[in-house]
Amino acid sequence: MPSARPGPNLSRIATSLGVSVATVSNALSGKGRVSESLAEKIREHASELGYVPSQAGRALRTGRSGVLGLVLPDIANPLFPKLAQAIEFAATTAGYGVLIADSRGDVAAQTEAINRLIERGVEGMVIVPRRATRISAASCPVAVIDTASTPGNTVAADHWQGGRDIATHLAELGHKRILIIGNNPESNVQNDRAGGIRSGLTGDMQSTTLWIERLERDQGNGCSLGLAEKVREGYTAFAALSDLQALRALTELQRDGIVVPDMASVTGFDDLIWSPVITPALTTAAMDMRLIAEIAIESLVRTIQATGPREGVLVTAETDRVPMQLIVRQSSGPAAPAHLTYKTENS
Amino acid sequence: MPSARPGPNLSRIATSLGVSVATVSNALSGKGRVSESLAEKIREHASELGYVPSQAGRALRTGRSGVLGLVLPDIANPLFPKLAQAIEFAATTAGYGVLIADSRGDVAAQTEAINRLIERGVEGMVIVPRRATRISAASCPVAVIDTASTPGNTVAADHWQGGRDIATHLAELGHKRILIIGNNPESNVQNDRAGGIRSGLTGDMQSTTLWIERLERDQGNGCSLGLAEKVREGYTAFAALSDLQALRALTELQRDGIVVPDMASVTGFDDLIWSPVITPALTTAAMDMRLIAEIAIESLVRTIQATGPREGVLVTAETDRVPMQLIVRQSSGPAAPAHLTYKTENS
DNA sequence: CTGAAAGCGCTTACAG
DNA sequence: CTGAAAGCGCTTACAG
Repeated sequence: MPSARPGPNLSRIATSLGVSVATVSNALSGKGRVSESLAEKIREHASELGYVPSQAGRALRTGRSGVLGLVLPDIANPLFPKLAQAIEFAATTAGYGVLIADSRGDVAAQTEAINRLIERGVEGMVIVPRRATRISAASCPVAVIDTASTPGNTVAADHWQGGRDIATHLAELGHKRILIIGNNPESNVQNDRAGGIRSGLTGDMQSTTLWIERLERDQGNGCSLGLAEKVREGYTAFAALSDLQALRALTELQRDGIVVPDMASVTGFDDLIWSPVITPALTTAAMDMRLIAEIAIESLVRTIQATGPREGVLVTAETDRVPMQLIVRQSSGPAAPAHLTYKTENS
Repeated sequence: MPSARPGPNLSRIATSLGVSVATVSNALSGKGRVSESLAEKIREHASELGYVPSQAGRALRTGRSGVLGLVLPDIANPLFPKLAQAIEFAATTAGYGVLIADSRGDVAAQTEAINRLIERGVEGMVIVPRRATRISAASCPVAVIDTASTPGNTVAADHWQGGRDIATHLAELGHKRILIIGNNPESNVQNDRAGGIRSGLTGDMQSTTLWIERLERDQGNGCSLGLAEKVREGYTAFAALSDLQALRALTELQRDGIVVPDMASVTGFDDLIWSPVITPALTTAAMDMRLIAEIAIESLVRTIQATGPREGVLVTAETDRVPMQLIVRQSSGPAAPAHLTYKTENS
């Protein structure tokens, strides 16, 4: 005997009202050709009984689970909270639930995570791939959020343009020598951002790039980045490719007696939760997570409806590149021309 | 006509092998009284066909969805990544999927989030309640992660003991005047931590508590905490109730020329992702998220199995208080007695 | 406008 | 050891 579901079901409502289940179903879904008075009575009775429709029954009948999957490369990623929140909101708005899966570690774990989601019957999924990983289509529609330069990408922030905005901002502050600080030279996102920065430098500016991962391989984890020395060499701006690196740079500079922003500027990317809170607050280029999530989910849902839930397709979106927004919180720099004024956040 | 599910089902496997669906089901689930040779043949054929069992069918029949819910007070919370990762891992290990819900904002939103999960058929859920919110039992088993002093709590880190460890550590470094920095005086977690700190001070130490939320109400967002002045007043240790506040304190001190840890110590809680990365790295008391998640999920699953999925119960655990671990990264302080040595992380 | 009936895919007593 | 059958709760053509 199947375990009883405690709550009332359609049939209970039907018999208790002396009508058929079909009519109850129609009334509740609003699709039906049911007289308004009966429909009203049914709705009332249903809510009185605390009726909650069974997803299982519905899913079995319609073939749609009403659930999407979210696969993260590494859930501990500081960007994750905003992304997950945005995805959850967009999905809920579209009437879907969100099942999470952490593809921590290697590519194998990612594949496993994807399979788990498939087994749970997701109709489609959003994947933020591991660095430089290619998604081999799963057996359901897949939306990929990465960089525009990732093949098969569905939607992404315009990291390149974000980098360009950073460079323009630094140029206006009068900086000449920029140190770009990245973590991983293999990351598509970081490369796009760095490329954008370089492309936005004016003729009299120059940049060098420091990859922390390489440095740490040589000198050990948590080693000094040697930024104070860079200041002595003439660098006045430190453009990190993520706020996490920017924070590391900022605290190291301050520890070594470099006053920010008076002696050097520090910029980041992503507008992580603490970026506005530290002193001085970080100038940063932020993704519009809400919009990105909306586009990803909307395209995903459209594809699901067009192709059916169980076909493996890489989803494409009309807009695949969402502009990044520069948030200026350090509005002066070592060489800021006095006549320039900037829009800052807290004023 | 119900929309066809593309993949093979039990019946397809059965007919193609000339056996009954019951036998296939039994063979695949391993429960059956099926001869090993037949079972092996069936398993082989199933995997050949790429058979993926239908959760919907199973759920409808058994009354269990195989899914748990995770309700977060504010998904953008910096603690969330570690928690979600730990929960996802524990749930996956227990054979469950995890549906997320963000109860951003008010209590009403929290209730709504809970209802959404119920509608999706979760068998139980883990809730991290909003500050000082009481969970009125939903119509399924609920495990609550908060403070031990929260009524109806299932499992929590021992925030009080964490605070005590921080105090002991500061005492050993020779600090006499401690400024405790919190965000919200209404938070159970923060109050437990602060209480622990105070309880761990020795007779010749004294502490004052600064609540940022109150300060900002008076002076505006992003206002200075005035910590440099506190240093001049004789405070040498700043014990923040979360790494986020610790970071704010650290950067403000550094900006104002206070060298950390030579002139003042800064400690935090939670070991957030950037805590080891900044300069100087933060001394902090960390929760064992893995263990907390494990206990929460295990107790939840046990309760589900005991009471059935659709009963509203507040889950209790055998161990409801998990010790916090002190991670010492600033091993010296302004007044550190030379003869003391500390275990530090990077050495 | 309303109802009887079929069937989505699965599991589980029960009979053989 | 294997199979026939019932039924979980729902939706949807179809008939009335």
